[in-house]
Amino acid sequence: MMSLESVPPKYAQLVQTLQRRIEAGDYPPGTLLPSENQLIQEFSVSRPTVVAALRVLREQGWIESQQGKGRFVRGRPAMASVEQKRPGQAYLTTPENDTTGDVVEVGAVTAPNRVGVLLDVSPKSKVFVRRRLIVRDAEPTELVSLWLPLDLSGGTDLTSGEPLRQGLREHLQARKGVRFDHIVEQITARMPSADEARQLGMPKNIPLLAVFGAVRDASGRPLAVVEVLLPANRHELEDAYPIT
Amino acid sequence: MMSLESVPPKYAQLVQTLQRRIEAGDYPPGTLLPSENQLIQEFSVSRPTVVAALRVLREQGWIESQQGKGRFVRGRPAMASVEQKRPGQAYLTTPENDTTGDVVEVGAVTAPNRVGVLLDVSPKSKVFVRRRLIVRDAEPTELVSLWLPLDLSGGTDLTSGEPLRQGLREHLQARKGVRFDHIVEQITARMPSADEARQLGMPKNIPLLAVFGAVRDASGRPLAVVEVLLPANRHELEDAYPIT
DNA sequence: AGCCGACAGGTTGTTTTACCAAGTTTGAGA
DNA sequence: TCTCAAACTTGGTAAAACAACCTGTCGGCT
Repeated sequence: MMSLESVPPKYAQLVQTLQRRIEAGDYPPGTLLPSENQLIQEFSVSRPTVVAALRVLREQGWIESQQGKGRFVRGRPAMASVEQKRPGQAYLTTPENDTTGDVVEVGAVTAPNRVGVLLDVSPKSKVFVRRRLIVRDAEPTELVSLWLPLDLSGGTDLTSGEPLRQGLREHLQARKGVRFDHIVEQITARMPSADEARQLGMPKNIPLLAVFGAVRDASGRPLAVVEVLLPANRHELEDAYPIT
Repeated sequence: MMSLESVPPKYAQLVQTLQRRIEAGDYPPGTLLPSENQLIQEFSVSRPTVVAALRVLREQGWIESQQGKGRFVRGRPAMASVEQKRPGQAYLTTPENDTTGDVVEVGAVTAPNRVGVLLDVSPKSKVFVRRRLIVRDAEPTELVSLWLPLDLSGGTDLTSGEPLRQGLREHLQARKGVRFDHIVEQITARMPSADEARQLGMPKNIPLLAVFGAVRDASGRPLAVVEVLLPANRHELEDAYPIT
């Protein structure tokens, strides 16, 4: 008889144990990790299990291995401590209830130049747009626009001015059977229009960070475009990536 | 006797073969990949070898696996086709010979506020700065600044106004024994100063994209800061990332 | 004495064989 | 029609062997 609650596989347990020891200082950075044979003896597991655990640690950046010498401790990967604040991504998964804001525009318009290119539709054709003004701490902070091809906006709850209870990702995935895969992001800066400056409550003489996120499926077909407008005096974008 | 040129391991060869078949349309997206046993028979390898190859393909996004059903073809990951144009990264590896540009400032100055924070030095302390104006197609396009703590700038060739023959990364790694690991990037927008507008040959009424890249080692210790200033009318940043 | 090569013993990398567990589908039989 | 067992799939563990690589030591040679 097996226990009903699922236990994590052995190699995953080993990963956790070694991570804890590195963080606790038992294996200081720069030193050699115990060899495979030593780990096999200490934990009473087979070599493939040890190797699987060490492979995970290497791919996550905790250690680096050198054939013939051993595995060197690098320490907790600093990458992991930098939270990924990709703008635009949050608006695809978070239900609109979680952020306060008003829908300021909903309907079909002729696609702006850049949006048309990102959605891969013919120039001057109509697309669906849904624009929201995000409010934080009782102050307007971001202007978020969602563009969709017309064939993806039909039959959804997006055409109403009500906030969505579901995340946008689940909504489209359930209604239309499309699967979001990745985002191609373009970042530019420009001066705000008079309308934008008024809506965002910002001076007209400071620039705007404009983030365009083209949402695609695994084959690269564009599904949607998210535009996020951030007043540059109150927001900046942060990201982290390894050096290749 | 063995051949002297090293052959790639079997599982890597299998990865390449399957990638080519997916791209050629032999395994169309959405369909099931041949099962492990079928691949074992066709290629006359053992199961762990097949599993190792399929694991690589899954981690790279070519396929996705589902226990009990099989492995589904997703197609060439569109992520890979988007070239990663991380600003700042190029200036760390490319020799300065490859880009035309003049060194416009070299020396020790009091650290600007943001740079001091990123380098983790006490406020108002001195840091080394090396500023270059990049020229493309006979026009100034980018203003790149490199900040270093004083203890890292001593004994290097950076203090001269001559362009470096080596990449900055190799230069510091050889001279100082530090290892670049990752970059934490901040992106903001602001109006150019009169000096910057003049040097970049841009109008004073369009904004500037400012990218700050804090270079760190594996433990998170800051090693350098790269600032890239881009006129927003001529440049934008592009990036791609998967949806989690 | 000093230098250099061979060799032994350690390490990780790759491949094979074998078995069991867990999830899904299918079809035979009640 | 419904149930359930069999036959598929992928996921995980164990044991063994060989190859490639590094680092010492122990020679012999200059």
